[in-house]
Amino acid sequence: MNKEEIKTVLEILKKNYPDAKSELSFKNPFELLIATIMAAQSTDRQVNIITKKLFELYPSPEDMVKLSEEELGKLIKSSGFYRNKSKNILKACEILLKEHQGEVPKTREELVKLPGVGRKTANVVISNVFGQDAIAVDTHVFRVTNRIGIVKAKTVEATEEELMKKIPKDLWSEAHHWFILHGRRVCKARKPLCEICELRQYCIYNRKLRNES
DNA sequence: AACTCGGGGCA
DNA sequence: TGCCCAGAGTT
Repeated sequence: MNKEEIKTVLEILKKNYPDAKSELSFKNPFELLIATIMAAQSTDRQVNIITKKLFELYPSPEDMVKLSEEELGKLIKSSGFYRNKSKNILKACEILLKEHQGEVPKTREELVKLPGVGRKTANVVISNVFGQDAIAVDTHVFRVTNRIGIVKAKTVEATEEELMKKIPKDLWSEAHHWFILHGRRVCKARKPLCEICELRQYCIYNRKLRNES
């Protein structure tokens, strides 16, 4: 897909998802880290509801480590996978205190060492609160961008690199949410709704479908 | 590569 | 009701 087509695709997405932005607008690194760990296989909205209360009561790793797994699990239950997450979050808090003076590390290499933190979560943190160049690629971003043909990549890492080259930097954050929303509502994993998709005429995947029929 | 974790969203 | 999932870790 050439530059002009990508530009057109991004314009269509912008038009269709005008208010696409994360509900997790934490500027505090610790809060963003914990909220993002919780966001795995959950929704920003759900995590936003939980964390409002949670961070009032436990605003720092010092406060949060005082919780037991059971107590934290209860508080974050509605984000799903709460046993894993509460265990990981408490362990991560311990590591922050022991090895990082209670601060959130600023590199992806250090972040992914924390339990519950993978490449996607690390990228969210370094790009949103540490001003580093990174695009968080989740399952939707990976599927949609590859399916449409904005990128051709076999791995998440390669997808990140290509996206950073092909999407203007000032659109990275918005585009992330465009792809997610489009992936959920239209460009679904199992049965994509190509017949109602406004990207149809630019989409590599749909071109193949049309050629086959 | 295939599994597990889980309550919530949505048809 | 039943299906699917805004990741990460383990085997």
